[in-house]
Amino acid sequence: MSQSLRRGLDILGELASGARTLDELAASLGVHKTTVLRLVRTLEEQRFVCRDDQHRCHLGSRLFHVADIGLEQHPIRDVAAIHLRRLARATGGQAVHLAVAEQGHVVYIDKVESTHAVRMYSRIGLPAPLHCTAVGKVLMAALPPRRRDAVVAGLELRSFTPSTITRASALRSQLELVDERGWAEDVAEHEAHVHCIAAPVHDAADRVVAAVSISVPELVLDHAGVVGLLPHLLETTAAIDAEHRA
Amino acid sequence: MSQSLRRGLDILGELASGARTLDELAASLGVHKTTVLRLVRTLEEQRFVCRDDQHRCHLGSRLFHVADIGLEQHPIRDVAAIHLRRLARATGGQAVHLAVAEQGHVVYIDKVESTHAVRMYSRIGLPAPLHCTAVGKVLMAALPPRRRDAVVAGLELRSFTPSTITRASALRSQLELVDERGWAEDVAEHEAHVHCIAAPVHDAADRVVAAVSISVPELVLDHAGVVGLLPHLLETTAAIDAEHRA
DNA sequence: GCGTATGTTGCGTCATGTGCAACGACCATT
DNA sequence: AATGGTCGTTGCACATGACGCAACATACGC
Repeated sequence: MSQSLRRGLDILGELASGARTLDELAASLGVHKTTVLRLVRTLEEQRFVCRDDQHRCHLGSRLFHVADIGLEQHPIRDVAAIHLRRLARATGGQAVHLAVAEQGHVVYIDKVESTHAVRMYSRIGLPAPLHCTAVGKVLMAALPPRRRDAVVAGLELRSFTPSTITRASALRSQLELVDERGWAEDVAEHEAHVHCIAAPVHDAADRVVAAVSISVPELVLDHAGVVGLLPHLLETTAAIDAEHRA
Repeated sequence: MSQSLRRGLDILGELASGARTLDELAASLGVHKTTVLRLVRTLEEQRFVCRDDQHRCHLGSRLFHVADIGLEQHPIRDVAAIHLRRLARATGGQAVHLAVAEQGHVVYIDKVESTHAVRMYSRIGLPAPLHCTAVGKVLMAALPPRRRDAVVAGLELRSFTPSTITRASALRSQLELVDERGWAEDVAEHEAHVHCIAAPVHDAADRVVAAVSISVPELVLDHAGVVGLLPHLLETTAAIDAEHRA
């Protein structure tokens, strides 16, 4: 809708992958240098971009500030942080994620890096599919049946690995199961050789607002081993829920 | 310069402090609802903003993603992270910061929270003055004499506490000392009752690109106690430098 | 059922953002 | 020191696209 705002955001996206000169930005946005200059200047005034001695553009401090403050705004994140870290320790340094749903995707809003050499690729703010992640299944399972089916119907069910569930009916019945038993798993359905389990986190009104997951490479633990971590996971989500209600 | 980009960024800034309705945004930006709607839609398309069921606006995942990626771009941050955490542990859970200079200010790009009850107010991305922070002094001291004096001359030297240095000559001579001995202190010059020490971090070309600081409330350690942590600090910056050169 | 608060759409106006072309600053090479 | 090249910056004229208004739509409270 708003062209210059859009382009400004494109610049931020571009700068996320490293410093750029004006010309480079102009090229990647497909606009004239002059236009980029003006946008950059506005971004710079607001400190969303800063330029070094050589006039190269970097992301500016205000962006980081806004993101930092904004993340802590997520009321769940604040409460959950300490529990996530404890969970990571209790499970011997596995990767732990906190995720919420946003516009048909899962978005990670906090993570604790695995201490193992093999790491997953995940980032705060990175969207992931709903249908092939444990957190996605938990979040979908929590929806009232009608909306859940509507959401499933709207998904692309893209296949990421041989085990990805691509049939809507199979996904629907798995979500029912997830809803009943209160946790979900992802058996290398998103990333090959990575297994996850996830469980929901509730707000004061008992609605599911987020999910916590543990992700483990096959090399570290087999499937049974991952499911064996379930008590730790459920203990963690219960602790977050409890603190959340208080 | 660019009005709509500016307003879009204002919206992000506004949303950093919590969810807003369209009308609230319109009021705080001083523009018509329609205008806000269009800007928000653009922001939403790019996932810098997301709206919930009640149409309230929140910061969106793309913003977090860009910030997350961008922070890890800072080559120093990546290398330093583990050393900062070790420093925090070695000093008994003091607050540790990593900062760089940006446009006449210090900006924190990473931090480890203190484990003590008394905490400082600091945030990633938050700018702080150069003249009354230990990190600021380190970063200024590293400049070639002429530029250093120019920067000092351009500072406001605002007083934050009774101990804030407000005379340019005093600051200049202190910076010389800092340059010689390789570390700086802040004796409650920025925040009352908080003492800091800081030391520089160098890049592969041996230029100072960042500074690491330890901040301690008076209640926890007196001035001598803080200076007593110096060996830990210098060990940390030396370790970062070494890894950085490798 | 009406009234209010809030989000959304269509439209005419003109401010704003745009590309072009020329200028300037800086660096490297000779 | 002179030259060519790269990159950032400025002035200007044009028309796009952003703006506010007013009317419509929807949801909630009484």
